Amino acid sequence: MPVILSGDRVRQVVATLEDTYPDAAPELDFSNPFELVIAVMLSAQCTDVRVNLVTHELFARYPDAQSLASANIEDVESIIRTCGLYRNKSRNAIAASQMIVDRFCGEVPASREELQQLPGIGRKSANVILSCAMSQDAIAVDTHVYRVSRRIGLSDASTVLGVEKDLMDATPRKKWSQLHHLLIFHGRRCCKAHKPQCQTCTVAHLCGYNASRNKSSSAR
DNA sequence: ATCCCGAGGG
DNA sequence: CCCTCTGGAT
Repeated sequence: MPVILSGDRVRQVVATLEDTYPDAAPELDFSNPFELVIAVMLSAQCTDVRVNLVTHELFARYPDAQSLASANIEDVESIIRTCGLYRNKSRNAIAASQMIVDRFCGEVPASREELQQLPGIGRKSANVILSCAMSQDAIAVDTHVYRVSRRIGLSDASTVLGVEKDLMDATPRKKWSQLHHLLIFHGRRCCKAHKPQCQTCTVAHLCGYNASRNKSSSAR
């Protein structure tokens, strides 16, 4: 039985998480749109620490879309090899750069629809780019945001789009980006997929998921 | 073993 | 909905 929080309780959850994670911020810290496009693309199934390492080397050699567009794919592969899925990522990074150059006149497009035309950029990555490098308000729903939102009752939707909409409806536009990072931090540090740390969770008292876990564990 | 702030394709 | 692509960290 899902628990949908009222506006007041949403604010309470956000305020509590804000207090819990005062340093919540994107770990992929690129304000240059092109760099963020590539960094986000590389981040699938890979830690951000590693993305920061390989992008440092990658951008030293290919600083912009023009140079990466004409890069040798084997060179790109050798640079990003250690972050997994490297064949797809290399092909996509080059193809996306080429598309930026000859379809978008060398500028990273600033709409979600256009960003999603870039190979390797889906809805989640497009929203990250918009909110972190384009000063646009968007909520990127990744696996953490999805899982945490459903557990603590910010949404009972069963699709990424549904959760995204519920979060946008429940939160003032100017707080979307912050909410996104708070939920990711909470999902990584506490509200984990398999062993959630409900004992130390600062919003457990607001959380129906925690209540149902307590009930089922004390019942056996 | 299991998980990483996914995307594309069937 | 499902599956596959990948190496590294824990």
